[in-house]
Amino acid sequence: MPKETFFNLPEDKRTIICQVAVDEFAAYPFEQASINRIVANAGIAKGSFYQYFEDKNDLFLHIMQLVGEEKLKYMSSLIQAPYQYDIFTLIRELYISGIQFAVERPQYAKISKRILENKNSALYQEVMNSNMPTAYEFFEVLLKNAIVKKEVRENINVKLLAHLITSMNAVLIEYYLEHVSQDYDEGIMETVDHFLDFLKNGIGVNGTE
Amino acid sequence: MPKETFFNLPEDKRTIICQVAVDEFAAYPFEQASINRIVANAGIAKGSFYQYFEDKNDLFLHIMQLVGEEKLKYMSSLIQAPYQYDIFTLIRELYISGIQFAVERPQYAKISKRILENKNSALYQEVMNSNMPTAYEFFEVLLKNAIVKKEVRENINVKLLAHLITSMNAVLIEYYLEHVSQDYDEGIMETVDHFLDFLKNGIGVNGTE
DNA sequence: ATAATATATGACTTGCCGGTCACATGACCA
DNA sequence: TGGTCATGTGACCGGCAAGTCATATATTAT
Repeated sequence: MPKETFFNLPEDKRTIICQVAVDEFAAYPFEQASINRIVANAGIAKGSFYQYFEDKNDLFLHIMQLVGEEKLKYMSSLIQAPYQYDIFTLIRELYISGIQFAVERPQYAKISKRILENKNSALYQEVMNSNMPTAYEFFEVLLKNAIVKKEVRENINVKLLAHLITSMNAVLIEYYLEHVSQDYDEGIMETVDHFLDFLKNGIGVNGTE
Repeated sequence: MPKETFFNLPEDKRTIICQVAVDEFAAYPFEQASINRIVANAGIAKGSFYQYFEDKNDLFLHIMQLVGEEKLKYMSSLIQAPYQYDIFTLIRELYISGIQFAVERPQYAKISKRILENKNSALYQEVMNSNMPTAYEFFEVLLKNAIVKKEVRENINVKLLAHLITSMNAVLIEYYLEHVSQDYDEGIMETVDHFLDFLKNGIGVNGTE
């Protein structure tokens, strides 16, 4: 937790510091991110930084909380009422939200991505623990429910599929940014719909198997 | 390229240096990997290291070549004659090889994984360029061919699917190591087959859509 | 105006990094 | 034996990192 001093700061100064820190952590993984660069870019003295935060760790966890909160804003309506849609529509909306987040908050998205890649490291684990139950568990419940509702066939490996659906969100975002567009546009729908078609029906010829 | 001095070294010494370097690059990303630690663990003087290699970069690229060669050993028979099987069997065999590589050469696999996560960074790009055409392009050709052979339905997004199949290899490996087993055992077949069932048929109930 | 308290500062410490270099050691040949 | 050349060595260099601290400057209460 940042020190009281940090929260006593005028809002614009606090905002600048956070903005600069976000840029730093988006550009470099934790170990390479530099407090020296952050204070230089934020225009504050190094000593001041340590009046605001315990240490580099403290700053990082604070930034991670901002990222988490922002991401939640994109998802919250979907997560809070997940059964208003059938599972495929829900996944569609979740993926679209994910891409939207990646496009509109690219720095935050970069930081998020690094966390998912480092699920085992001590620091990154602390982030995950403080956070929600994992997306993976969310999809597992969702799938089981969808099987009961006969939206999804019952002879699937639920654990594996939950894992795949979680991971493919990230894959889809990467694909979208790399091959479709840097901006949020109509292509997003097409890409997500292609993916959902695959998720529903696979790629085998009809009647096979 | 390592200097001539390195290749003049007795084989066991060369092997130790490489082994230690592999451990280092498996434990830390390039920027955090430490030449100091490597020379200490290998029991050589720092000056000696720079008799063998131009710099850290040089060592890393050499290690990457070893990793690439080793990985190729696991795949080569499949890649050289890709059309001896239908596409699903081929993907099955490729994925099994991938898991086998990850289980039997865990350090190499960790290094490989980091490369795929850093496709954009300058150094990691140099590795990719020196290497084969990407797995992604391989699967794209494969899919187009499978459509002609009517193994795969024709109304799919080939580019997207090629991307997904490539990425899901890594996802499957991660899932296998995390949830199924640390060793190579029978569970591997079951996991891969569950995945292929999904790839062929999707998860939707039959007749839906 | 004075005292007390909160905040700002940047030179400084310690530690590790990649890389260098003058010199030591050994191998081979005359 | 002495000379030449390849190899081994670790103290050393400049640079940057995280974090500290004595001191300076505001701000507030009295």
